[in-house]
Amino acid sequence: MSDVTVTFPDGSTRSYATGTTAYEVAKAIGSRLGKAAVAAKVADTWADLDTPLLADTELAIITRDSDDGREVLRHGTAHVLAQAVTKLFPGAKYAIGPAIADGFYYDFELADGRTFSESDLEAITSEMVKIIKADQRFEREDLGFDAGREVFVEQRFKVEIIDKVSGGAADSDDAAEVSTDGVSIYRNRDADGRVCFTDLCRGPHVPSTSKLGAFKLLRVAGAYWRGDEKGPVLQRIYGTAWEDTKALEAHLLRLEEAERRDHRKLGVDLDLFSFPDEIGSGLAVFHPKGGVIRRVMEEYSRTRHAESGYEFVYSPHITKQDLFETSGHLQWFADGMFPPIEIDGGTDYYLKPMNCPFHILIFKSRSRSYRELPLRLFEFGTVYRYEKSGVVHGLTRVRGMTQDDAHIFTSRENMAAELASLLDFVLTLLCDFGLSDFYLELSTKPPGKAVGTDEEWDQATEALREAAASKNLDLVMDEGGGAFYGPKISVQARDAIGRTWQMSTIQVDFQLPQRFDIHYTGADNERHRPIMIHRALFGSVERFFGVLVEHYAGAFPTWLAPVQVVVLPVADRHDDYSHEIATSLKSQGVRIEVHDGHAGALGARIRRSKLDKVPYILVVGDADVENNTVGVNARGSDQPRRDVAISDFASELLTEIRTRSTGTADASSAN
RNA sequence: GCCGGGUUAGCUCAGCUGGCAGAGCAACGCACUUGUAAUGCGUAGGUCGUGGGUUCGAUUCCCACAUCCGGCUCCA
Repeated sequence: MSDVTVTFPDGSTRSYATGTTAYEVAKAIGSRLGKAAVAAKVADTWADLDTPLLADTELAIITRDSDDGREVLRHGTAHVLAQAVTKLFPGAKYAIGPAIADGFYYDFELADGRTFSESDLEAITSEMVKIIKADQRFEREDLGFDAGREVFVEQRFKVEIIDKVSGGAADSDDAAEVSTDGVSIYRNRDADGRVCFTDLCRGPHVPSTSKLGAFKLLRVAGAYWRGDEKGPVLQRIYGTAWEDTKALEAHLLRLEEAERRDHRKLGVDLDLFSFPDEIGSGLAVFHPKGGVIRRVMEEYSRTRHAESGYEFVYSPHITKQDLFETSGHLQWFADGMFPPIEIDGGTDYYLKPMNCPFHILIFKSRSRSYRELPLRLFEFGTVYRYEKSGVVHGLTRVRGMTQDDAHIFTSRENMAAELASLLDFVLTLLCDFGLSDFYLELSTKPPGKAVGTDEEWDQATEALREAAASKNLDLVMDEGGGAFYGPKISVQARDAIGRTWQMSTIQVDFQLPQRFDIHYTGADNERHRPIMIHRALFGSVERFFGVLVEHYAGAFPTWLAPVQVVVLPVADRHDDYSHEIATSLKSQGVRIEVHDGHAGALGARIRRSKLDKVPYILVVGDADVENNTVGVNARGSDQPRRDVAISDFASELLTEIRTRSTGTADASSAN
């Protein structure tokens, strides 16, 4: 018998008898590797462990604790879910069941229009556990398209997928299910050799269900078939699966942590903002404590913009219809706008969904010289967008929001330089708020929903790409995700627990300058068309606020905290001294409160301020009055400091505020 | 907008199959004057999201609407 030479990822090679399977190779290398193996990559292609090696090849064993391995486990668990559902809900049709970040889902259509409820998950879970214990083998078979249709004659979604792929219309979604030269299916066979479940699947799969197990079903949801709003609504079950129960538990703990940081919950607990039903969905009011944070955010932003050459403008919230006809909003963005307000049966007025047309009119109010460019017009502009009822979400998706919006009018020649310095500005501003881990997303022309020629779009897209490339950050493409008037770069920021949020957007626009026919006089005494750059750095103040709440888990750095210091007199006789401290620090701009004995026992007052996440609690008693000292109980430290000279505390505090230190921002100190 | 699940005091939640509503915390009052995460006692607070319907009787069952939550779609 001849041998095959196998090359491993580390470059080493070994010889095996022809026909040896990937699994046998893994076992031969070590019993631990054999146990951890869930699939293989043969010549860089995913493969099952029982794949025989018939020629010299590269081979990588995929282990259960790798990203690839977890994907295999999740996909396998999705199959088990589908088997359980088809058993418990006779007549159920199964559609697609991919692995996703941290988990998997599977979409079903139940007989007679039945739907899942959360209470079904328990029974489904028990059934899944049975299947896993039954140690069913996953068996692959490759079939022609027609044979595949025959296997799934009862499963209309599978047939639809096969039809679509066999017709050559494979898109990325389908690629997850089938290959292009036929289809592969996986059968689950129990110990008696009985076929329990068959699914259309590209694979690879674990050899048997007993390799699965650390999973949890999380929730049920409706989802459109193929994501098509007009298509049938399927019943989706989400779950998560991991290499072992320890990893599963850790993941569930992370979910709890995310829940604990939910800005909607913290907004109530910390008395920051609310969404009164009486006002309407997606319309927030900021309470005094939230108002402090927002004011400090806005003031700092204004300062930075002033330093960076922006000029401040103001514009109204409503405008006549014609303005949005000219801008193209009524043609391209009407779905996102509130219905018109009719005045005297004549002119319609609209709430503005964007600030750009107003800033253009300011540019247009008189003739402009090239010497004025780049002209940077900034406004905290409040806009209103009609968001569909199901999509409003806390402060991150609202119907009324304030953008830190600016429009930069610049020459074509200067555009690249302006974009580069703008990106710098964005990133440093976000860093000042404690976000420092970014990647960029480049959104291109939305097909069928855009104005302007392909050439103009290409030019604008290229300019953005160059600016992004110069920043040395990861750049992700978002094809077709641009606004109707131009492509955009979005800055995505990762927060303290690794979630990403869309923050700033920068958009290049050749269109609106044309539509409004704006121009400037160049050094050559000719008229030139300026380029517009739209940009919002917070995105919206509301969303940014919400993201900061979650990033800091409500424990804002001192410069942003609504109450920076609370002074607690031990007894009534320390009240005067407490107020002296407060008055003195207040005069230096510190947000400080005294909570005296009427607020309860000392322990209770400390607890109250801790729950409010106040950065510094000062406890003062006889010794402090005597020596001009304070006891400092800092947020996040478990040991209070005693006998700190008040002057020392004050200078440390003022420095921390002045430098906008985010030193107390780490996740563990958030309690 | 679509699918599913909710809506009981400021907050967190009890309230079995219909029979005129409860707790803890918070608020307020009194007492307590306290050295680093909950002092005690008392008081007040709800037309059970809104409007219809069924019923002798609805917080409870049905319908519509509002609103929230989890997703889908869409987005700053």
